[in-house]
Amino acid sequence: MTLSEQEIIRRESLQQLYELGINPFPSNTYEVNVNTSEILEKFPTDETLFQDVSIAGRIMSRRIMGAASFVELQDSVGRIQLYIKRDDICPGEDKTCYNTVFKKLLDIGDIIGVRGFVFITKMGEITIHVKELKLLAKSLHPLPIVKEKEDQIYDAFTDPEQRYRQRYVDLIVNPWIKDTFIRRAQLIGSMRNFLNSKGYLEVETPILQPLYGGASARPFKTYHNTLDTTLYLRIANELYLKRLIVGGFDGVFEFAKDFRNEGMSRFHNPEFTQMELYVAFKDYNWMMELVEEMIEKIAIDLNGSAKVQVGEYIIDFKRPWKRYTMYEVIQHFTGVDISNMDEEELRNTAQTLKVPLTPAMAKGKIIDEIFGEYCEPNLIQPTFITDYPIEMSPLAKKHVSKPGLVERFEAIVNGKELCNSFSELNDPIDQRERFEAQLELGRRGDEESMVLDEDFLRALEYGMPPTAGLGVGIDRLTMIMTNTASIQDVIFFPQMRPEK
RNA sequence: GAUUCUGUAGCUCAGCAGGUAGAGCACAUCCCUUUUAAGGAUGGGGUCUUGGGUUCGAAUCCCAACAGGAUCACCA
Repeated sequence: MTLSEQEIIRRESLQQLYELGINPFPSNTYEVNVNTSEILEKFPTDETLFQDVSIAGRIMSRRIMGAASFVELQDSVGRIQLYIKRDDICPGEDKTCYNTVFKKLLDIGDIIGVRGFVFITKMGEITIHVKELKLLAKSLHPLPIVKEKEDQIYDAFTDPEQRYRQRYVDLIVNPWIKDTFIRRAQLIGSMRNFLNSKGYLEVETPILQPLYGGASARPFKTYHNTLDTTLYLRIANELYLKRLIVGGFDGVFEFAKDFRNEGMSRFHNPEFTQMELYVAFKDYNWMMELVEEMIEKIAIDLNGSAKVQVGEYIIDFKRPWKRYTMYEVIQHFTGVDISNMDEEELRNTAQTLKVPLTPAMAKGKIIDEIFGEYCEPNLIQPTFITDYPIEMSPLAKKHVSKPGLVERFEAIVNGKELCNSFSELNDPIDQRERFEAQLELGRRGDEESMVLDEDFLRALEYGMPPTAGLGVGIDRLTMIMTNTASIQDVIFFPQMRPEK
C-alpha cells in the first residue's frame, strides 16, 4: 500500500499524539448532553440556554487565526461552529494543547468532543465557545472537501462510483442523503404498523431454499457443505408464506430480501426488498382496498399529504384509485378490443401496433407486450390493472367468470409496477398442471420458468383456504415516496463490480 | 448485452495544433485572539487507469483491457 503525502502526515501526527500521552482512539464513553440541531433551533429564542453543553462530532473545516480558531463540527443531525481560544483550552502556562495538539495534530475528519457555552459571534453565527476539547477518534484518511455558500456547492463529491463504493464518505460529506434512508426506514415502519394493526403476523422464512419458487426469474445458486446439496437464494417467499396459511394463520407477512440473477439498471438491483402478505378467506378485490388504504396512509405518514411530487408529476394516492381491466386499458390506449381475439389475431394486432414479437411468445406474453408498450408508461396516477391472462400467472386462481384470465391485479404508479397481487390458486390439481406447463416452458429454453415444488403441492393437497396474496417492491415504493430516480440511491450499498 | 461519454494531485477540474504536467480547495511552514465556500504569505505533492502501437518525442493520436456514468435492451 502506498500512502499519499497527506496520509503519511496523519500517521506521523498519530505517532506524536501517542508520544504526548494522548490516546487517539480512547475507549471511554463521551457524555453528550445536546446535539447541533437542538442548539440551532432553540438558542435564538432563549440565549440563557446551553451555557454548559457537551457535544461530539467530526471536524469538517478549520479556520485558524493565531491564538483563536473556528471549527465546523458535524454530528448526526447537523453542523455547528466552534470557537476555540488558546487561553481557554490551555488555562495554564503550557499551551501544548492548543499550539501542538489542536493546530498541528488534529485534522479535518477527526472526531472530537467539546464542552463549552453557546454564544453568537459578531458575524451573527451561533457558536460554541469551547472550554475543553478531547480527541475521540483520529482520522487517517483525508475526506473530500465540500464547501457551500448560499446554496452554491463547491467541489461537490458527486462521482457515483465513489459515492456507492464508499457510502460512508458520501454520508459524511453529503449528509442530506441520510434523509432518503431515514424516510425509507419510516416507510417500512409505517407499513409494518399498518399490517400489525390489522392483526397479521410478521414471520421469517428461508432465504436458502432447495427449490426456488414464487416468481419467474433466474436464481443465485450456492452449496451447503454438510448437507452436500445445492441451495438457491430465494427469488420470492410466496410459496413458504402460503404454507403458513395452510398451517392455519389468518394473515402473515414478511419484509424479504429477494435475489434475482438478472441485469442491473436504475430500477434493478440483484438483491432487493419485497413485502409479501397473505390473508386467508380474502380475494384480490379485497386486497385492492387494502393496498389503497395502506399506500395512502404511508404517503400521509411520510409527506403529510396523499400528494407526492415524483419527477415532473404530482401523484395523488388518495383513495379510491382508478381501476381498469387489462383488456379495457389496452382498448383505451390502442383503440383495439382484444378481448375475444385468438393468438393469430393478437399477433396481427401486435404487428399493426408495431410491437416487436418473437415466435416463442404465446397469447399471454403478446398481451403483456402490448400493455407494456402502450399502456404502462402512460399510467402515472395510481391505477389498478386487473384480470391478467392465465399464461403469465401460474400461481393465481382462475377468474370466477372470465375464461382464460386469472384474478390478479397490479398497481401501476408513475408508469411502473408498484405491487402485484392475486387470489391465490389453492386447487392442488390445477396448480400441478400449471407447474407442468412451466416445466414445458423450461424444456423449451425459458430460463425463468418455474420449477415444480412437490412439497408445496403436498401442502395445497392438505387444503389451503381461499387466500389473497400481495407483493410490494419496497425499493421502488421508496423511490416514489422520496422522489428518487435511481434504485442505487435508496439502497445504502448497491451492487457493484468488485473493486480492483 | 448495444450505443455513447468519462478516467490527470487527497477532492473538484483545466490542459488534447503531439514538444519540461496546471488551477482552486486540501496539505506543510511562517504571520494573525470573533472568522465563515477561500484570513495573509511561501512551499511540497502526479508511473496523467493499465497494456500495446504510431512518432525523434504521447496525458494528448490509434488499438485493446479495466472501471464507471447516461440511454436502450433484458428484467411479472
